[in-house]
Amino acid sequence: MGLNDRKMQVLQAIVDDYVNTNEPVGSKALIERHKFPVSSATLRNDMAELERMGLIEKPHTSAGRIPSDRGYREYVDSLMRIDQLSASEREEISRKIDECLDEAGDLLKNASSVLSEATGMVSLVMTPRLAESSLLQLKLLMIEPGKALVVMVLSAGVVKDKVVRIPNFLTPDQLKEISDSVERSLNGKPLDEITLITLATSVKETQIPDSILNQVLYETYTAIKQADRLDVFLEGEHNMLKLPDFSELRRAQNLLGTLSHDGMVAGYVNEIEKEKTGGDDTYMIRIGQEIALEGLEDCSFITTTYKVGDTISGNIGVIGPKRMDYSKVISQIDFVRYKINEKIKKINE
Amino acid sequence: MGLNDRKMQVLQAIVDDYVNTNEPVGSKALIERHKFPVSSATLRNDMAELERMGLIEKPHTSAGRIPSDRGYREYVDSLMRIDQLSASEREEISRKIDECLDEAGDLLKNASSVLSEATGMVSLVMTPRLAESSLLQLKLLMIEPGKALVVMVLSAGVVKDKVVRIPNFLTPDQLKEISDSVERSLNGKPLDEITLITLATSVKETQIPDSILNQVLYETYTAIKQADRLDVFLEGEHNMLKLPDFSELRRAQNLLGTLSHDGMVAGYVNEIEKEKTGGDDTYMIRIGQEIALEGLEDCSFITTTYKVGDTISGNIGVIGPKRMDYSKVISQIDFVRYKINEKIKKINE
DNA sequence: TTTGGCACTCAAGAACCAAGAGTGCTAATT
DNA sequence: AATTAGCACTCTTGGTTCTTGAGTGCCAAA
Repeated sequence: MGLNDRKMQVLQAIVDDYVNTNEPVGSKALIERHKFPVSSATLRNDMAELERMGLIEKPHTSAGRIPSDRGYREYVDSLMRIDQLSASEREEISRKIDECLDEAGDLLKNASSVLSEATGMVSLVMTPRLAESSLLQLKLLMIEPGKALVVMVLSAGVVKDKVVRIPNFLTPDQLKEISDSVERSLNGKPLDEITLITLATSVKETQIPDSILNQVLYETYTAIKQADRLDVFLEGEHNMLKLPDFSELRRAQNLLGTLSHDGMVAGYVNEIEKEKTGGDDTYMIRIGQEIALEGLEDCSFITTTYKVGDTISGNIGVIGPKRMDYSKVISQIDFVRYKINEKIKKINE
Repeated sequence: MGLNDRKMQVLQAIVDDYVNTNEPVGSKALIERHKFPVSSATLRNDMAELERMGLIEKPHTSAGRIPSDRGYREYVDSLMRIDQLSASEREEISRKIDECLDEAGDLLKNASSVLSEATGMVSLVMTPRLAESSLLQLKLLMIEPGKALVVMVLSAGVVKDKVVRIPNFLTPDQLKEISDSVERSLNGKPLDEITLITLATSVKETQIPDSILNQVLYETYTAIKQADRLDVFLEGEHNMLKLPDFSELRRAQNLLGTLSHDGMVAGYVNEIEKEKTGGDDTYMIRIGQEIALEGLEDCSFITTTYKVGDTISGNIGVIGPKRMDYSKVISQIDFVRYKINEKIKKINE
């Protein structure tokens, strides 16, 4: 059945209207708002057919129809047309993102705020998964006796560090010796291939006692492992309370309850990211029941990736009610993503 | 009027009952639940008097009484008795805090989660204000041509850093020269006394061209200024939706709307912290209208401080409905605060 | 100062009703 | 075979009315 099939036009009209008005749409309203060259009775027949196909449903007997999950799915897959943001919308977003400080952490958090504000829904930005990025530099820096700073430079210019404890009597020179030999042997290795054993073998030929060495290596190891920790910026939860879709307290409770576990959401994103088939700038769209997270049954979840350098990427997306303006939201995400990419590129030269 | 005044006992009973039941309490209920040796008519007279004093009020003519803001105030100031947490409650909190990683940022975030979970309300933990702490060490570390890491060690063992841009052709040796002379002259200075001018004068006698020097100094300066940035961990917003006090959507919206601006909340805490009269481990309690933040009119706000070293302190507290178990909440904050203090001490040796 | 008694108030819930939007189905029309 | 007009039927929504009961304030007596 083609796009020109009237039934599909009806579905599109129903989705559009329902997104706008948040009211089940009936045959009369459909005729009025869209210029279908047929009578309401005909549309009623079409709607009955669409219902039989599982694309729309009615909340109760004497109400209009609303799209089902599968209806939305059909809509985003075949019917929706994505158009550019208006100049003023782009301007607005640009301004807000540009006025933030030039640091990675801040940039992402700020971008998340901007996105949630622009969409009026919940935004999600995750720092890149660094497990596959490689270690370019590693330095151990004495801060005071017993305390050192591990500084790691990863591919794509990301810098991470952590304060660690070391034996009190270790001298800066000894520390430098360890640091240098570790760096030499780990140079270029992906983070997730570094193990405690890799580390141990890297410092074979020093004359520092094993027991001391081991403590330092262990601390270094934890620092490395911690470097690929994911940060999650989930912003705008309160926006959901303003939407009529969550005016029932129970729904709002469930939703915010799950969103408060940002680790859970991040884990879910990583999972669906693995199943992804398309390229990097395609969009993952999950609708209603398709989302395997309790409490998000009435939501849709749209994510995509932004790039840090050529190989590393993080995620950005939006969580909102199923009844959202998919096309608009996607172009908003897209523009914010574009701004992030641009800014990151500038930071890394 | 003393504590033994029956009217005060009545007030206490009303607060206790209202906190428990969330229902306006009437004279009959009062007689039943507390063994007042008088009749309900007498209590009615007392209650009328308490109302005239502005300590309680009725939602409408034919309902029982609820405490007014001033009533709660009287309660926390003179009537409330704080008792220890039970062993199992302490155990629970201890366990959850102990199982988190030993790093400052994580510790505080985790503590905030624990506190919000324990109280079932919103918890607030702020990183220490570092403006008054002093700079013990400052190092500029070459990462790659054009990029350096500024590492700062502050009093109380806090380490902060930031990646900055530097001129491409600057050599590690030149960088070290700048770094050393800056460190020498800033050593021991409180962060908030460091200005761009202080920095400029500190490197008078180098032979590096001024224009280059200025860029590096400026970047260093921004790094220093950014070091005293405040992080705010506001957790458990979703808990508020479960409380009957915020079952009206409007209230919940207002509340979460304001809480989403964590900067605003943090700013407010800093403000009231300045007005504080008592010692460090006293509690600031703000009730209802006393809180100068839109949307928190139905809340109470309890904060206190935790210590990092001898001079630096951060804030920890709870935001919940006015109708909260003040005594319990205070002991919960107190215990979490104690655990934080302890852990921080251990991290710093 | 305390108490019993009583009239009064008011929110909350139940029951009922009317209006209106929307449907499905049938029979006629193109 | 597709479309349409017409109509009976369903069900939500909102308004009105009534009842119930908890709670008060106040008066007069102890």
